Amino acid sequence: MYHPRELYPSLGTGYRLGHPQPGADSSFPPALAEGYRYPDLDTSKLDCFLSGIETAPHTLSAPPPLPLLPPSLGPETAPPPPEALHSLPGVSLSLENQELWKEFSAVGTEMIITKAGRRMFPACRVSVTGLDPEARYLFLLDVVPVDGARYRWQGQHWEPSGKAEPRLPDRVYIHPDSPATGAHWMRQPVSFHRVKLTNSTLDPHGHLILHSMHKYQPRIHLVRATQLCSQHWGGVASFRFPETTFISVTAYQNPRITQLKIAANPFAKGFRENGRNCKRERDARVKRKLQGPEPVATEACGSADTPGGPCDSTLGGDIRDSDPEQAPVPREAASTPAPLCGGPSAEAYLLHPAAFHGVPSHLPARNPSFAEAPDPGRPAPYSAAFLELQPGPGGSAYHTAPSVTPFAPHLIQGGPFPLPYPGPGGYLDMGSKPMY
DNA sequence: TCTCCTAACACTTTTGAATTGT
DNA sequence: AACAATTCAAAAGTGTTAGGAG
Repeated sequence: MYHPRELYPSLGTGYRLGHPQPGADSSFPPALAEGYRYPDLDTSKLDCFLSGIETAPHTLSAPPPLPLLPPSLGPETAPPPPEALHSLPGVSLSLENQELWKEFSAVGTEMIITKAGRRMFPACRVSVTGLDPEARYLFLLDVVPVDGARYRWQGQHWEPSGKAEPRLPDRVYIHPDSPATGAHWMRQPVSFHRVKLTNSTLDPHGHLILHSMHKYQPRIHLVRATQLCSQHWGGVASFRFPETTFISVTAYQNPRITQLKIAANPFAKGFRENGRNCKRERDARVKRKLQGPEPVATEACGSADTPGGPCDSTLGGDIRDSDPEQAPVPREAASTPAPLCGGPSAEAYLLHPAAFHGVPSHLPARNPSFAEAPDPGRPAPYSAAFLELQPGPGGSAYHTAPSVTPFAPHLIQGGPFPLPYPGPGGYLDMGSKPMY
């Protein structure tokens, strides 16, 4: 069976988004449809990657703008129901590890971002229903700022501390199984645990770039793919879950979050109370170091097999044993936009999903002077095809920031596309144990 | 002085190749 | 010979911490 990962093991999975053009409109008039085309794009270059996705493509109807994010989604506010942009009627998404997310959200989720890129924990893991089993879809994830503020930790709580930094180029992470059939996606939950966040604006690996001390929210997009590089696609559905809002940090600020992470993340097992890397044991090690060589390894911290935090229960079975009572989160009623000839392409959506959703006007404008990092190590054959996305709909803050540096459309997850996949077995690999 | 960031560290889990058994 | 199960080492993912930059 066709799969880009098999055909191109070195391909990347995340797609950098192109800058929009200034002057975006908040509606989405049919006249703008042409704006989503890329006159200078040699689409045939991409056909090798996503060709033959759907034999009978049909023109996408114009999707309505994504409802605006609330200005604040802190733990103190009651989370509104997930909202979705929809031109895929009947399709719904539910957050599989919702309870875990809620635990973190109640405290105020923080996500570490590092120069090298750090995974999200908890990761976004969703199950999808209502897809056409035969059709092919792309699963995407991006992270957008929630508001226009920078935050600081005040010992007990987070509070706004000035204006947000200028927005960075949007990047989208494409699930490595994409494109896959609806049956494939519905077979088991879809995990985005390999997504990495970075604070390096020159990140060459294609990780999602965030500012530290800012509030963000992940979004998941489902694109019915026809041909990625044509102007035809089969529709799009975008979802967000209020409990997945987080503040990006370079070091944890809230000790309660640290404890939750240690308790829930298997990789942090060593820091649990009974782990060999727990504080007590670390202190003891330091003491012994100062006093002299260690005679014998100690079991002071107890067995490592002692049951740990919530994440233990997700190891090797969380996906399969997902709680059946976690019914799909209700979403907004699917809208049926009027047909639109020459509508936006799947490619355009990949390049700039925000343009299809609209972006809250209170969000900071993208930094117009931001220069995209070159990718010295990856002069991919596609790198020459630089594109600029035409303005999207939806009162986007983008339109206030003129595009200076266009992005290569294939700069997926940084650097010219293609880039390495995270490796076999990721995400929907039935053969590997899901971590989260 | 304070806030934020970085890199090194020790620990854990994951992954895949090699080996062994059926 | 083919397949499955097991073993093992390397790679990758964790939070902690000391030190540095602004």
